[in-house]
Amino acid sequence: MLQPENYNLDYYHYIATGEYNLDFPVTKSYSTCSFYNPQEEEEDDEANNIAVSKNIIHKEAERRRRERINSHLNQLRTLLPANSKIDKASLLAKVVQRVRDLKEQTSKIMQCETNFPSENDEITVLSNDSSADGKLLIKASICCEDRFDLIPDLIQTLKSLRLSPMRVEMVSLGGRIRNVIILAPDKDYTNKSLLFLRDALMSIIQRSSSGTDQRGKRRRVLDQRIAN
Amino acid sequence: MLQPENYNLDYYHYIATGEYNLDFPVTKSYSTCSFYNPQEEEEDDEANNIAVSKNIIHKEAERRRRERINSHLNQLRTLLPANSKIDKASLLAKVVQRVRDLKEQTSKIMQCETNFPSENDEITVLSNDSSADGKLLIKASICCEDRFDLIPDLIQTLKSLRLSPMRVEMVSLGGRIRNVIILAPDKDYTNKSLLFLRDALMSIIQRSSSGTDQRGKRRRVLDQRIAN
DNA sequence: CTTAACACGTGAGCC
DNA sequence: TGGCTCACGTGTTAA
Repeated sequence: MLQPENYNLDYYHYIATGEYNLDFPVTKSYSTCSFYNPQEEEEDDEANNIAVSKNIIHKEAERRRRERINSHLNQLRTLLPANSKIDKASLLAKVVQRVRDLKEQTSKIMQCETNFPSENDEITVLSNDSSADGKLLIKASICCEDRFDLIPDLIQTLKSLRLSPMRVEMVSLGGRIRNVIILAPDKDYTNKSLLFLRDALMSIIQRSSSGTDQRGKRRRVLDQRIAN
Repeated sequence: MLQPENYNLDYYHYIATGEYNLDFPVTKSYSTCSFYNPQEEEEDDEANNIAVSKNIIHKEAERRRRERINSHLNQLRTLLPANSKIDKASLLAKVVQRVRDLKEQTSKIMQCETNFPSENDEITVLSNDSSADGKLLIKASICCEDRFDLIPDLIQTLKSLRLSPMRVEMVSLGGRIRNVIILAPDKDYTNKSLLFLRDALMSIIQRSSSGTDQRGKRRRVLDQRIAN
């Protein structure tokens, strides 16, 4: 069956499944009232019945609407870091932030695919932040002047931060180098680890750029390392 | 200032900024009632005043709460593809889906960073789907047996789908090849383009695997292409 | 006229 | 106790 573009799947699903189970029978609900007047009943009966049942339908519809909204809110709760007991407004604020972050992240990942080292020093540190599912990964990219002890320096830094490299990609060109490293953090990982890592990489870059500038030699050094 | 773990930023922000500007003065609101009894007023005055002002405070607090929730919902509306006039439930359903998609996407991107060709034929097609911001990109990865005319085949396929390669990464090993291609689609791009692309890549793989199996030769072919 | 969606004010419950 | 969140039923509005 074809559906219009803005077709409200959510709502029509509800109707389609026919979940119209009222919590109490409509007719009974009025007759169990103990203070009604028998004379009034006859004249008001049909009018009242219509009004009452309309109200009940309305009431139930509204209840279902609330249920739908809340069920989605609860789904969102499970998609966010822990805190399942958080109020609606704050939950939505977090969701907004999360959608923004994820969007930025994917485009960042896409962008930094250009693996050739650039002329400018660059650092990128980002994680997939897979809050719920356990497989947290960090992607670190550093682009700088190449030098003898850059790799040992990098290894030492990562070791001290308790980050295990899962995969390392090195591309060097004209005396400059770009390292892209996928890291698996230790269990004592916190959000600050990313900042520490970033700082550590910054200081590595500074150590590189403060050295002597002999491009020819560096290139030869690189070839030597590849040969090993 | 340190804060407890479940600290409700959203709510306390509200308090902190002191946004308690009621729309009308509390004291006036009672005195403008035209049907009060002067004798009752004295005895009921303070009790009524308290009750009324409590109700007003409650009412206003609830109004602010609704405003906060709705403002976040509106922010979410702007983060999703177009449709700014969509009901709350469907909006939230879309948000749930979007968060799930984005999470899956980032982890997928992370995973397929292993660029060495694998033993199994593989196809990955995914886009950053940057709905609001215009820069839509598609990342396609194909891993299969190498052959003479694979690249021309690929180029022809992409051209017919009106997809422009922004960056191509080729890694070959042992007669097998992996191509990772970042593509910029034409303006007449639809969600089905991804499926078309996927099918097209599948048929390319089938053409590869149906050929003769001479690994030695393929490796030489590969070396030849690199030399050019 | 129906039907859904929404905003509103209120009672209840929770620190 | 107050201050806040939440669920609820209702009146209103738009398709």
